[in-house]
Amino acid sequence: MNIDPGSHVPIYLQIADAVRAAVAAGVYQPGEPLPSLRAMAVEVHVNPNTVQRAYDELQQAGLVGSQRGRGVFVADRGASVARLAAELGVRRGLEEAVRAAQLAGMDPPQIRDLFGAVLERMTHEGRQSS
Amino acid sequence: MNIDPGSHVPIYLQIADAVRAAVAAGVYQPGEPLPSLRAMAVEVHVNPNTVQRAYDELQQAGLVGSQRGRGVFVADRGASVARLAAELGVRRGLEEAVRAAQLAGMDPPQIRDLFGAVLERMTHEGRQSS
Amino acid sequence: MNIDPGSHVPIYLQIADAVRAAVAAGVYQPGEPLPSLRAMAVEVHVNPNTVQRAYDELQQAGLVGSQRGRGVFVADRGASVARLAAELGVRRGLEEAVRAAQLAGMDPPQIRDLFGAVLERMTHEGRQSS
Amino acid sequence: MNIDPGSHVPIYLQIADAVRAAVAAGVYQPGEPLPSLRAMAVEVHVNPNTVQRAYDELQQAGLVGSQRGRGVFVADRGASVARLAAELGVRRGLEEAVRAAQLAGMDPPQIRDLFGAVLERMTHEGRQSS
DNA sequence: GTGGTCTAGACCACA
DNA sequence: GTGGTCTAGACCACG
Repeated sequence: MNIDPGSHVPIYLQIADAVRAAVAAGVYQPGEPLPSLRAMAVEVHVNPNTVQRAYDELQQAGLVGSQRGRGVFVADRGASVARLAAELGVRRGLEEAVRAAQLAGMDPPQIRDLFGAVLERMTHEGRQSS
Repeated sequence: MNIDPGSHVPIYLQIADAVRAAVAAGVYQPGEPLPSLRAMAVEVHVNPNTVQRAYDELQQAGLVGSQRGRGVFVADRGASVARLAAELGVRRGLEEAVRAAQLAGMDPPQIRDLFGAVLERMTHEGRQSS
Repeated sequence: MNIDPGSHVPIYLQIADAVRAAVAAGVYQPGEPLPSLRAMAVEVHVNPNTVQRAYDELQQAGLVGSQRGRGVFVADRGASVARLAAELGVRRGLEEAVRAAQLAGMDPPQIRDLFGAVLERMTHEGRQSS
Repeated sequence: MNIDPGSHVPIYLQIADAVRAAVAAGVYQPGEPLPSLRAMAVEVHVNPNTVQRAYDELQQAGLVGSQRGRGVFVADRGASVARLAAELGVRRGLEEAVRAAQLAGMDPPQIRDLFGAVLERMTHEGRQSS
């Protein structure tokens, strides 16, 4: 759960993305509770309101449900929703990258090589920094 | 030179990115002038100040140089700078995508498949909308 | 924080220089916030946009980092960056002066005398107006 | 006569400064003509209007005088005027540098060291690039 | 409250 | 004509 306060992407979205990834990865199982607002706020050194907004985001996406006075829980379909959303996000990122490369005049072979190189480097020994 | 005023990415950055890509692709050659602030402003239906901020961005990157009273010109090393910046941007986008996929629990084979599918679809018979 | 609106050097650069000097001198410590855009704007009797441009300048130099909704903070390495930048600026000014003197045909001894005289007058019992 | 079109200092001032330095150094003697507008314009790759403005500057300073249809000539007192102006310019540059150093929190000894180092490097073997 | 973007319009210096 | 600066004021997203 690494948050970068200096990033251009809003903190609440960073939190939401991180939780979404965690649910997709099975860290939080359907039916399990997410950390409380306060706990999460302390963990990422952030205002509880910001965590609230992140949880709202997830709830709106149908990934979690909140129960008054008890907390927020991963929805039954939460895992699949998270996985779909994650794949969609990755796909969009890739499409953006390809489009940027094309606009800059890179040839398809160049683009393929670049993709291959990045994949090679990041998945070969699978040191996926959390 | 397509600008989306409703995008979450600032207009001035969209302009800067578009010009950078154009320089990388050889549309504007080193020594040649970019469209004047006012001309570009008219072209993209935007305030001249916004265009100037975009040009400022490019100037700080060493891609262009401005001469008061004359215009903004592509720097001698502008083309190579633009190509490097473009490749760096694409590379970063890819790395972000891979990292997101890994965080979401996707296996290397899954990631490779996804990358391959996107590449296939977007570069086959490459109709790269300009 | 003295700003001269009639100077040939842009206000936003005067502000940036003043803040840079303040950081170099330890007035603002790493981790501490700069005055808010609006507060600084009031202080120097200038439009907030002008202050923001000054802060942008400092941010690009890696001297400060801005966090939307929170403020602008001196970067961890901000103090050293500021000191380096300050020394570089002074050095460049000196080199320019020497070069100008040489082009005007002044002999090394003359130049040394002139340097010594200025130094003497300005650093003896240094009443360095802040 | 090196002109930098990308500098923040106006070309006409760069030309005026260069000519002033040349007069101070005795390259152009009192009574001698300066290069014609067109000749100078060709030499520095600049619009004749720009050279005109530079010459106007010098004339206003009493450094040269223009004679209708004959050209501009170094004034009798031109050499001394140029030397005074040059020294004044250098002195001001030095004072600015000292003030900047003081604002950045440098101690007098540090400033003296810096001055000494720059002087040492630039005047020791006196390779004063023209 | 904070910073960030954009506009409209003014004025300036320069070539 | 060009680029550069500044203002006033609006609107937005974020914390």
